[in-house]
Amino acid sequence: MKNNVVSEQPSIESANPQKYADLWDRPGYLVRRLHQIHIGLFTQACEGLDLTAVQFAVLSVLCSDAEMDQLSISKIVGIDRTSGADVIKRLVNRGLASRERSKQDRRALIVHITEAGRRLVREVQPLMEDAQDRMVSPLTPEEYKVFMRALRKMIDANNDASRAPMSQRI
Amino acid sequence: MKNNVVSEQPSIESANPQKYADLWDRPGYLVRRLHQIHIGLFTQACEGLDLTAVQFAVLSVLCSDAEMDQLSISKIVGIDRTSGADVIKRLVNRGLASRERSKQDRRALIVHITEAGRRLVREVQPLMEDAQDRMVSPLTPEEYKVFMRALRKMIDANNDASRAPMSQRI
DNA sequence: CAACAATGATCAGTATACCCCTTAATTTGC
DNA sequence: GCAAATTAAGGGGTATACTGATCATTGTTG
Repeated sequence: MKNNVVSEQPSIESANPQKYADLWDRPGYLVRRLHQIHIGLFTQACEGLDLTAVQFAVLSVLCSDAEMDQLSISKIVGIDRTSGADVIKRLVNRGLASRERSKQDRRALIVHITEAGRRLVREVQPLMEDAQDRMVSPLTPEEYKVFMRALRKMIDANNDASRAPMSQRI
Repeated sequence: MKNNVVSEQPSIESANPQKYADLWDRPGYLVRRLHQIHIGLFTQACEGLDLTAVQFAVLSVLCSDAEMDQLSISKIVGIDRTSGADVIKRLVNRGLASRERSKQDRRALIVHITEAGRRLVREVQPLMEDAQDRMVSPLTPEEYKVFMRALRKMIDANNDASRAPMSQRI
């Protein structure tokens, strides 16, 4: 299977009936694989710390110290509202974050990062960078540039295709 | 929102302390997000058919009619063996696939696609292609080429990073 | 050939990631 | 000002995706 892994592909425009015939020709499939690989690299890098990539993303966002409820955080991180609530609940249970009712809007739960959470973020930051670096290490600088631009273009154009559209930068 | 989403990025090599500071600068996050978007596009395209992208991938592989057990299928599709067994069980329950003990190796379960499964694959194939096309539609042909090559390079180089301490190849 | 290692499957458990529905609080429209 | 629509959470449910353990079968080796 690996012999033609990195091979020329038919053009997007081609009406080739064999388009996407092979799993390795399907961008969606490759994206899923690469996502799994990134999770694996991150988990490996954080061995023993019992922290997932999404949990770290939430903690990273919380570091900005903006007044945010669960829904805002979920939107920024780009996950579903209920997934976000689950993640935050685990962070709170581990003492990495805290929650309290907003006084302006008594429906909303405002989330804050704790000192323990901040310490963990500082510890994990370089490990996260290692995982990112390792994933993109096979790329040339030029390929990296195009790859990142392509990701942003696709996400931007299809942002509302899933329930959890990723919102503005933090 | 769109103003600086697609912007110039610092080089891979730079020792910039702000590297990966923003979620939109982290390739791992963008890959996770794009994966979710692809799932969303596929689900949308298959509205009412109650079939997930991974289930379709497994059925696609089964269409080759090779004699495969659950583990081989999981490896080809790139999922964990337990996830694979779960997916296959659902396919069998829906009458899209069938399982039987191998006579050569009585531990192994050989999986076959049924006629109903084949019909569903034929029906879903163009919908899957639509979802793929829609995802990559913002890319120029050149960007698409580089994007696919980059994905394959990264997956190829880190292929054993996803299921960390398992047997894999040794 | 018997100890041993490796393999395929399964089960139990955790974490995302989504769905639908409900409840409670707030905002909007008339 | 009040009914209607919207919004933030939460509960219940499903599907991936993985870890770790166990069990049965097969392969290997001393």
